Amino acid sequence: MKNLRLKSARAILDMSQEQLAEAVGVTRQTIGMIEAGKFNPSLQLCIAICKTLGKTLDDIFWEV
Amino acid sequence: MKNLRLKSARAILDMSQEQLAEAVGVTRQTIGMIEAGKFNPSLQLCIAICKTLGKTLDDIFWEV
DNA sequence: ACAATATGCAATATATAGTTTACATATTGC
DNA sequence: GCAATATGTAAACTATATATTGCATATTGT
Repeated sequence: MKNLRLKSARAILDMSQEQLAEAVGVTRQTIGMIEAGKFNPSLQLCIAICKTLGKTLDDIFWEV
Repeated sequence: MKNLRLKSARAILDMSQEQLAEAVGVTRQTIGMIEAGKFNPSLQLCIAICKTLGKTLDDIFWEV
């Protein structure tokens, strides 16, 4: 399913998908697909995204 | 680096690498390599491991 | 109206996660 | 001593994450 917490955390920092992508070293499409829930990122990418956004894994990727 | 928190969480439940592997649907070698810090698992696998062990992503995979 | 920015989507290519098989060692119980 | 269990490691294979390119639309500022 969609990752709206990721989209929201990015919005609060006023970052575009492209800016986040560049910050973590992937392409814009990869960020877009993670937000769209269309795939299964690697742990290291999740960690890089969280650190860039000032969040933890549980904040963004843990589903209760 | 090694993931000793994973090894420890598994030990508390007295599960072998093989039992954990079967519970989450991967092979024993995959669990072994994650514990050895030799690769970068997918998010879905990390979540499955945490749920099986009664932990969260931050408990097992978040590095401060 | 037009340029610039942000996003969605899709096809093809490449890197790497995860499988399979196999062999090695250590430990424990009989 | 021997069988069974747990773990480490490695090569070759397959599935999939991620890159690259390209085109589409919506939005915003001038």
